[in-house]
Amino acid sequence: MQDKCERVSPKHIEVLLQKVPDTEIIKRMSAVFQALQSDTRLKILFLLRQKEMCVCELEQALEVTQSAVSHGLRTLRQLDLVRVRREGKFTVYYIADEHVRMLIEMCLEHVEEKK
Amino acid sequence: MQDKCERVSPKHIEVLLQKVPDTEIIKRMSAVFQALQSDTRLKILFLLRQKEMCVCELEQALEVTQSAVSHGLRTLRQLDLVRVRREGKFTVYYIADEHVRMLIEMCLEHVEEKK
DNA sequence: TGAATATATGAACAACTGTTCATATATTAA
DNA sequence: TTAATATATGAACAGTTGTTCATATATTCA
Repeated sequence: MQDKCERVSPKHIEVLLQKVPDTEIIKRMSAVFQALQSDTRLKILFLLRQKEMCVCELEQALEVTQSAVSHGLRTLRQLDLVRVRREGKFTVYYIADEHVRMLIEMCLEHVEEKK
Repeated sequence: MQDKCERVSPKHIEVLLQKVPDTEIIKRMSAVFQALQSDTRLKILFLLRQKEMCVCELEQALEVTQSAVSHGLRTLRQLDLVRVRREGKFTVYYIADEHVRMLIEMCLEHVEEKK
């Protein structure tokens, strides 16, 4: 490749780049998508979408160890995709907000659209 | 952990599980989120969101090799997150549909909300 | 108190990912 | 044709991730 192809207008590219969020934001977005990229964590969200649940309920529903569920929940929690409430000896998790519901919904619609 | 904690109602869990999309769909969703999880690919989408662009324009805008851009675009293309059009010797890429725009928008709003 | 239950976390290892390098293919123009 | 430009792709390597295992912490109840 050359330095610049015929189509490139450095000035125009400059303008477009200004509208790309800065690195900090991009990093956080990719962390969020990263969290949504695991089968186990996605299934957790599909369950929590219906009803808040404690760790052992999730453990029963999914077929992974308690440790795996707990690690998964931590990842989701750290990105504020799920939130926590203590309830006696149980720790109840629930979907954080509407953005999270929409993210899942949009992605589901996207993949269901094809075939 | 025990086999079942006090909160667990196997019958209820069964019902909740029926509303979790099947493995095939979950796999495709996690592939989509996986594709959205890279800085480079996210930046590509933020650029394409403003205007369709050819590979060398993207290469100029981002600071990575042509190969990296091309690999990234392939990933996005395979999941139908971007689409392609030939234009003479150029290959023009553009955002596939509104789902993709919404996915990015929801995630951006989510991360901008915090601090 | 102590035992049982519920959850969290660090370590470790296999599996996966993104980038670059080298090279191949495709298109245009001379 | 040939040269130049534009894009795609396979290989390979460093870095990252998800799981399990072992163990620690927290809460309840006897």
